[in-house]
Amino acid sequence: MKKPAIDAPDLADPAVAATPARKSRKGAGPTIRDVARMASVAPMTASRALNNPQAVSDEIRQRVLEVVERIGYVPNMLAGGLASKKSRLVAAVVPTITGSVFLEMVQALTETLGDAGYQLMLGQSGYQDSREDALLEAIIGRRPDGVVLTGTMRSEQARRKLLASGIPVVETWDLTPTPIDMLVGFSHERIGKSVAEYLHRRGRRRLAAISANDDRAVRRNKAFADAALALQPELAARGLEVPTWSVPAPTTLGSGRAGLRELLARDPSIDAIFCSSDMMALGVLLEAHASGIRVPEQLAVIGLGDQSFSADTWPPLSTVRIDGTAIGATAARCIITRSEGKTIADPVCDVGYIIVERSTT
Amino acid sequence: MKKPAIDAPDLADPAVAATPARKSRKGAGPTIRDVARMASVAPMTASRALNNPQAVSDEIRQRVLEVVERIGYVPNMLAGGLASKKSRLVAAVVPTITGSVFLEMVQALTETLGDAGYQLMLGQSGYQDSREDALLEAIIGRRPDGVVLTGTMRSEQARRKLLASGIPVVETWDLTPTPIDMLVGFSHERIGKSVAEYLHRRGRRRLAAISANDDRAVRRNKAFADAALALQPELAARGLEVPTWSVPAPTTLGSGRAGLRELLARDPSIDAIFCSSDMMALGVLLEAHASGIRVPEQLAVIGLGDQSFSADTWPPLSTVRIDGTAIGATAARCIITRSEGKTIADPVCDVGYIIVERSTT
DNA sequence: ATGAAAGCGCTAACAC
DNA sequence: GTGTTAGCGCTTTCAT
Repeated sequence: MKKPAIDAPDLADPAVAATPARKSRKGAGPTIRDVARMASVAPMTASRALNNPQAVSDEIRQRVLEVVERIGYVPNMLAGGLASKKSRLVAAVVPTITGSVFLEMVQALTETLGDAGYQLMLGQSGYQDSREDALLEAIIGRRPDGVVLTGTMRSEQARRKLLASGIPVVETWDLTPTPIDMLVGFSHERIGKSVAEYLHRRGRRRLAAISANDDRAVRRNKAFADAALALQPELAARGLEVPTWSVPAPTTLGSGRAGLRELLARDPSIDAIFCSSDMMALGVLLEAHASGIRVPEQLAVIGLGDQSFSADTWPPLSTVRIDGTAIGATAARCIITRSEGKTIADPVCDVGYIIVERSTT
Repeated sequence: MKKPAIDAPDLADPAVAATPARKSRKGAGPTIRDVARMASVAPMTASRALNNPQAVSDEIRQRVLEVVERIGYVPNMLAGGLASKKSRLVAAVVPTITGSVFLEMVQALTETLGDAGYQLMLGQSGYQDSREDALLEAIIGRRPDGVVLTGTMRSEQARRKLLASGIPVVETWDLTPTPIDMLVGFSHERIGKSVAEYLHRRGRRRLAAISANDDRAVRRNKAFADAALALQPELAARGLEVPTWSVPAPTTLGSGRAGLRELLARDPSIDAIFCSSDMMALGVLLEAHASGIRVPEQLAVIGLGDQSFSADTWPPLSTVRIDGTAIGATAARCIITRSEGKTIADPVCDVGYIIVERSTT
């Protein structure tokens, strides 16, 4: 079964290394066999020189690297991934990239992964479930070394497929009770409660909320409203509820402005508003300026996300800080660790949140 | 050389199709051979049923699809890409994802590509050149069907490597005189000139600019300043220049606020400011409110980008609209067309820009 | 319309 | 340390 010697006759002899390629291939670039031939080593040795340098002698390593540099060889990761079953690719799914709440996380992901030699594949699920299945199929097809989900997969079938694929999964931006695999997030319920308590402590007595209508925002808001009513039983006794204005995701500055108008029309006594994004909170601020409402004297405003602009609004915006960078970096590290075959000590990581008190409350 | 019959003896006989796999492979999922065996066809036929449905009989197609569905087979695109030399992966490089100016484009890219069965790989070059080479190496290694660049590759070596790789390249967000391959953008010089002329036409006589310090913004600004001085030779005669405040990218709301303070301190007679991003323009607006400067009466403000919030600021922000969605969608289509082997009629596409007049000018 | 053979470019596993 | 062998899972090509 041994190949006839004519096929690779002189690999061991540097002097005769210039064996012509079997056939000048398509248009593509050089392969590792070209490198090997020109460095007078076996392809496997060239591969080692690149991927596991300390496993070859200094002299050979140098020879190989010199050739690589000279002919501009770039390893084909498709082939490498197929052979080694490591694609060095990580997929991330965000509801949408506009709206910017997840940008910090995506940025941290690209960077942390990039530094470790992995690349990020980005997918947008949209806020409706329809695209999720197709997207997941495309992702699994690439055999990524990991998948980072924002929230969780809503489709039960998608969750099963993902689990069955055996790909490490990190769900983020939430603390789901039944994670698919790993989890890096925080509790939306606790945020809602904390914000209500905080505003109450600051003397506010008529709380309201402007919120996106996605699942996480809804849960946050419910906790917010529940806590507010618990703190002021008299409101509940009078049959009052916590006024809430709900907008379809993604949230915008415009929806913040509209929300304030709407809420005030419904109940002029509102003295504090919790917005489900800083951009909406900024909208509330602008609408307040535009209609002569003083912040924070007449109205307290608190956002969510601590975006890069939030400290610089006028007045500086109080907000709930979520460390997107930490989420992204942690998620990336979880996947890198896992794909190196190690196990994660604790598959659940609560990154928490901080209420950042500035001048709007 | 023909393989002994024992290796795949009964493919043609449906009744004996349950030949055990040669060896229960790793942990991975089913392969096309599993599908083929279970549908009693050759692997190649199963492949055709999936990728070229009209090439197989209805009956076989149905049998194959049924098996695929039942066992949850997801084709391995690494293997497919290796064999077919089409990865169905497109890489995009943006300076940074935060700052959101490029988000619309990235969104349009993911969507347009996704609809055509391609995925987007996202890379951030940062605003300094250092990471560019490493990033490019990682990109080429994946043998993407196309690369979308924001601006161009600054490193000459990187440009050469990219060209040599033969991968279709679309440079965007600019109109460089010597494109690597294809180009979808607009002229920064023309924008600078147009804005100066527009502000002058609106009666403004002391123009200033706040701008990022990246190459494109600098060129835009130079054209802006040149045009302003050309329109008012008397300024030049008095030795005056167009006051400019330059900030490191990415631009923020805070840099807009600081910029206004700085410029006004330098020259209180400034009556119009051109900002290199809407976020900075919003900062200028806020700073103006905070210090009692009336917009547009005392100060005109115009931004760049027409972000989703821009129409809802107070007052609504005038801006230069750049159609990021069009850029992304066009770039995606260029690459898809190219990777289908067709040629692009015109490799250069100027998407232009529009000055959106709202209330701040 | 369907199938068999032969790789795509790389690396795991095992020799030496 | 270094080389050889045998695939990874798919598709191209050519035969039927």
